[in-house]
Amino acid sequence: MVVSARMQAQESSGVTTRSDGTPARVTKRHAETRARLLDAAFQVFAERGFGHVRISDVCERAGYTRGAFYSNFEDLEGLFFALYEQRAQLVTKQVINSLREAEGLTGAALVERVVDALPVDRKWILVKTDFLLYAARTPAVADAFAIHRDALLAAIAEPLAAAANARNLPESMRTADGLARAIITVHDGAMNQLLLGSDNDALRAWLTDLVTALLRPSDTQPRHE
Amino acid sequence: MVVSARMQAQESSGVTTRSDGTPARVTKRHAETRARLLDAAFQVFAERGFGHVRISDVCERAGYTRGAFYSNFEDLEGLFFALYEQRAQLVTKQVINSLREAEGLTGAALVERVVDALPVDRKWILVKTDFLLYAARTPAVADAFAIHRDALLAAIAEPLAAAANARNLPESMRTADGLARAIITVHDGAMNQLLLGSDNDALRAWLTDLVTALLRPSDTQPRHE
DNA sequence: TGTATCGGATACGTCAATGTATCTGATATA
DNA sequence: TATATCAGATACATTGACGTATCCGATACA
Repeated sequence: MVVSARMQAQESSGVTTRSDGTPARVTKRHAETRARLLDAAFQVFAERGFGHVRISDVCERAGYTRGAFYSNFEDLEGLFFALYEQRAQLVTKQVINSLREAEGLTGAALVERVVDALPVDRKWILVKTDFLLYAARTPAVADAFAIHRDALLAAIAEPLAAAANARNLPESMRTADGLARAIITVHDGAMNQLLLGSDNDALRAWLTDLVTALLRPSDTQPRHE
Repeated sequence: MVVSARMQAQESSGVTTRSDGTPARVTKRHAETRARLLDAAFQVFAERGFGHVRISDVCERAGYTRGAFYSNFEDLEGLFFALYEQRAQLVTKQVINSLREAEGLTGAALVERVVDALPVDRKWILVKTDFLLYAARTPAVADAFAIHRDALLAAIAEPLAAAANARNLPESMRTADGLARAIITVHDGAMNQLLLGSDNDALRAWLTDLVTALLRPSDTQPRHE
């Protein structure tokens, strides 16, 4: 896969054009099987992991032959990239949605709201971690990863605006962005434990405790310089 | 690889015995090439990732042919497992060593000591994360992972004994183990950022801030029930 | 120093996954 | 409804990684 090309095109079979330049005709069935392939890929990648998945695995799961795959994607990397893009955007939208009307909250209610907004989904973490490793080894992919991370960060930062600067936190955490970054960091770390057997509820409780500890009031007065 | 068998044997070519049961003779050269293969594997796995590594990749890097590999390991999984075991034990020893005489410390000095003790090594994180995913999909391997994690946790918990319970932290963090777990969680999360380009120094600073925020004094008196 | 045994190299057969080339059935437009 | 075009199925050749079987040089012990 040529990443830079994909970064622009976003989809290997996006808008096909015929010889004279007019947009192609058939598109409905194509989009349908593409979606089915992506759904199947999500399952299979979560189960086996990138690098242990064969193209035929995805196709069989989706109920197609490899012909369908090659008609929709260039190679496995292309499918994996598209899959991540799709799910990451989905997650971001959900988080934004969950926090849409959380701006006034404070204290425990704020913590709960933020923690509830974050996804705790083992399959997604499996795929995301796999993609993280892929990105760590492929600078161009790392950029795509960073974009989604920043979008998530911005969504989380918004309701934290009031909470920032009101505690004796280290300098790097005295802004909404800093706090959001801290929460994401803590969330990422907690997800490691989800991969090793902790159940969702226990993990959420732990995550709540961690964020609570970060946001708890302190013994010094808020400084105003 | 049969994991359960490996869990006991630890090494595929550990102590070979000849027909009459007496221990085999030649062992020096064998151990040497085994070590070289493991070192090469560390590099190659960090570069390409498990699932994208061929047996021949490791052998070429180590300066051997595949014959040497099959004389030392059963398959790639076996090598990967042995590699993780080796490096994880190394890391644990280093952490234990670093924290050997940290028991009396408090406040910023304690934070600094603990953070300095934790490894911030991109290659190791790459391999470890890969292994985490492997463990997440293979219960028996998850056990091995948990063992090392617990050893690390115990090492970190020791100097935190005094710090626990003296702050208005959530219940789950009012023990040395709870605090240690929180620090490990935060460390894990911060390492994600190391994979995406943050440099070591910046990451250490961030990690220090996070641990500082967790351990900072609070506005309520320590409870004693 | 001789020699039995082992470690690592070489050579081979096997197989699974890939990518392409071609075909057929489906579908959008005229 | 007719047909041009496209999506997906089928068939094929290629590749490359694997595991084994065998060989040769090295090394520990008598």
